[in-house]
Amino acid sequence: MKEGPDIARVAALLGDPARSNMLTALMSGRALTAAELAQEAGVTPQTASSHLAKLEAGQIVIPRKQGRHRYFTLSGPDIVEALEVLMGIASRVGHNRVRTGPRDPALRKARVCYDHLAGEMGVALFSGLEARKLISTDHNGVALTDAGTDFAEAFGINLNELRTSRRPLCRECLDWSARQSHLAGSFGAALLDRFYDLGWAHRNMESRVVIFSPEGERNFKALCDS
Amino acid sequence: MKEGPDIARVAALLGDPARSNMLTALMSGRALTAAELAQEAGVTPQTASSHLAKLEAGQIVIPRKQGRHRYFTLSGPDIVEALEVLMGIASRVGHNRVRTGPRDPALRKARVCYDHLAGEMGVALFSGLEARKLISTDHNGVALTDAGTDFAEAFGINLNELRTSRRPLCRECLDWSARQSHLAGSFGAALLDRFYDLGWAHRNMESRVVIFSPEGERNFKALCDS
DNA sequence: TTCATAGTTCGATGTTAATCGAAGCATTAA
DNA sequence: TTAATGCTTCGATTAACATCGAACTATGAA
Repeated sequence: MKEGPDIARVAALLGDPARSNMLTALMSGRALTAAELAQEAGVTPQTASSHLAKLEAGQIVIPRKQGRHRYFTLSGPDIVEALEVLMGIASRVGHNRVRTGPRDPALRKARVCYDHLAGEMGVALFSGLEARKLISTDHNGVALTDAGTDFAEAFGINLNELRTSRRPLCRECLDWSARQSHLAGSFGAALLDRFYDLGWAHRNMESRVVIFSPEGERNFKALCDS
Repeated sequence: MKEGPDIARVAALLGDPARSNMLTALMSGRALTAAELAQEAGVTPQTASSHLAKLEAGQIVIPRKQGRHRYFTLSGPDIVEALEVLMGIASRVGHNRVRTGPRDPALRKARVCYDHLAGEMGVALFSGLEARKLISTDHNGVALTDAGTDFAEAFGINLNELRTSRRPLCRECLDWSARQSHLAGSFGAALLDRFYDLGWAHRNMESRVVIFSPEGERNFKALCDS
């Protein structure tokens, strides 16, 4: 046995698909509950609990108890750094886990990331809302501004209803295709729902692609630019 | 299955002790043969071959055939970066794999890191050379200054000979025990060789410890401080 | 109290993969 | 050619671990 830091032990902790999904979900800096992380990883709560125990023992994440929830955060910025470097390597060597057409242009343009909009249009939405000062970002995460609150109500989104859920209103989500942030959280999901309701877009079941109608895309652009 | 770069696949490749030993051995920038890597990892040639095939398939290392040897190198600087970040995390959270005297003072003071000096004296050498402006560090890495070139020649190091190798002259190497940089690269190796030749120090075979004689240590201190 | 939710522990199952002995190629030297 | 070296492939064994159903604990709500 050699001396030195045990790289393998840390890397092995990041080397399981379920755990790496959890950790990338935590990259936004927001604390997430065990159940949320289980859903992100696509495993049952029991399995997630086992993984989280390992990550906790390895000091990759730190838990914080609050009521009957356990919120997890990454144990430090070095973890984010590691994940980012590994992402870079993975995309350099072409290790993507996309099955259905990795270079599918429609997928890159607009797709569903669980329940919110991702892809180029997702990134455009995020930066558009930020430029219009409807959302603000700082080290705590993303938040809806006062102007953003007014906008949401005018756009037909019932914020009070969203606030009843434990889920955060706004969350940043790193976009793998554009390498920038797009908007997640219940507000992000509500926006996409509203796009559907207004007839701006509809989902292509069979895939994650979101298809915008011509006038829908015009309206969307106006929303981002104005 | 989620979209995005497959972190887990890359991390899993780094997450095996045998493989991580091989990869850290390659961090020096030197190409090593399969047999050498097997010895570094402490496994049989068959096992090493299996690991190297995996690393090659994952594009973590690239092989180069030469005669009846196969030389391996890391596939890019991003791999080194990843290993260094993981090293930092591992030592932060106290994951060390030291069995034989983790706090062996001699080992912490001065030891061989492949072919150059590491430990407290290695770090002192690095910061001493930097303070004397014999080496300079910036975001591109470490480089020998003009004054450093003069110093090297005066110290009895043939730089022209070193430059013929593909190996970088100066490289930073993160020291796990001191958590600071020490000097690697062919110049770092040449310096240690020169310490041996001058009788300042000798290696304790059996271990990685480097033992300085009293006057050798005095001279070394003068070299770092003046 | 009773009920529901969040999370964990236990136990069983199935899969993956690390390991090495033995044999097989490939290259070099005599 | 024969012999030796470097490395790989094959096959079998073993150990680790990810997964989930079922049961259990803890907190909060009615």
